[in-house]
Amino acid sequence: MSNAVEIPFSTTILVRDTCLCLHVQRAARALARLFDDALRPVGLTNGQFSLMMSLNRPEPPPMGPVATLLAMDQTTLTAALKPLQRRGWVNVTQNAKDKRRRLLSLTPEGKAVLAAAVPIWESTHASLEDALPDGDMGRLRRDLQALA
Amino acid sequence: MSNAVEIPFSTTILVRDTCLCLHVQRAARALARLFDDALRPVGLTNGQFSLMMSLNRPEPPPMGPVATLLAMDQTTLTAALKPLQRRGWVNVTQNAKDKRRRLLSLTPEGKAVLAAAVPIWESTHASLEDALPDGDMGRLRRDLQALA
DNA sequence: CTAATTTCTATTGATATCAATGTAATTAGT
DNA sequence: ACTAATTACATTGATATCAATAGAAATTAG
Repeated sequence: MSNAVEIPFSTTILVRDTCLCLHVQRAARALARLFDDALRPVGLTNGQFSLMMSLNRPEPPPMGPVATLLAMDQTTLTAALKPLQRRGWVNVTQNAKDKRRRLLSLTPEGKAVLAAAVPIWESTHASLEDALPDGDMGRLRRDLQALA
Repeated sequence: MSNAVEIPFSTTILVRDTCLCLHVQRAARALARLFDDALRPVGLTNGQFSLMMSLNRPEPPPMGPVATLLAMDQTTLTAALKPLQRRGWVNVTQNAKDKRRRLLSLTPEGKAVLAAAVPIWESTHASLEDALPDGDMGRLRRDLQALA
């Protein structure tokens, strides 16, 4: 027989107030909503914007490095590409030199959508800087980078 | 006819390096994996741990305030509760005084699972503090809170 | 005291996320 | 060259996330 287990309420308060994972997930959801709302007129989510922006390179990258850059699982990237391919914004082609690799590139339509999104990103991000104490933005980014 | 649109590569670099939303999503994914891995032995994800911990209260809370605390959509909370109910770790009952409301509470089994998870959380979180420069943890939390 | 409004939650459909697993292509070891 | 190990990616199944919508219960306006 197992005794009844009681976690002290003080432990709950401690976790609630100090858990960095919780705080980051909370902020991630809030920021996702903020950018999703702002980008909705051009038909992009925050994640799609970041992904497509990371594909705007002189040379089309393969999937692995893109997944690493975004700190996401490779299978997540595979799934995330599908709606973008379906809309004709991203092309996925095979690398002739190494047939395991896929090369990811933006279509002209994809570039147009992304270009329309840039000013939205700029204004949204600017409003975000106002929400943080002066100078915290840079340090915040460095701290976040230390976690990823 | 539409001209070809070219977003300067420098813009891509700027967004990649400065976008707070991207940085937070990256950190959120990395921390989620870290805690998911650590909590796997007790059968919890980071989100389930945070949710269940937020239910460890003297009085069972309704859904609205819990969703607000976690900064998540109410429909997300409804979905997140389902696997926990199915496993018999969380009870969802009706409030007799206001039949619209559901009261969320942990079962004894749920409390036992949560109790087993607490030491895992403690050690994982401690290792996390080592990854950050001294004193950054508190300020990081405050900055994140300003965003949510 | 009824009707309109507000509050609280559930359902549906789409995308996001990851673990586990499988497969094809390349590389390394012999 | 042949086999073993590695690399790069896809598929499946489960959970997470939110918008849009709908429903029921409670509150408020009149």
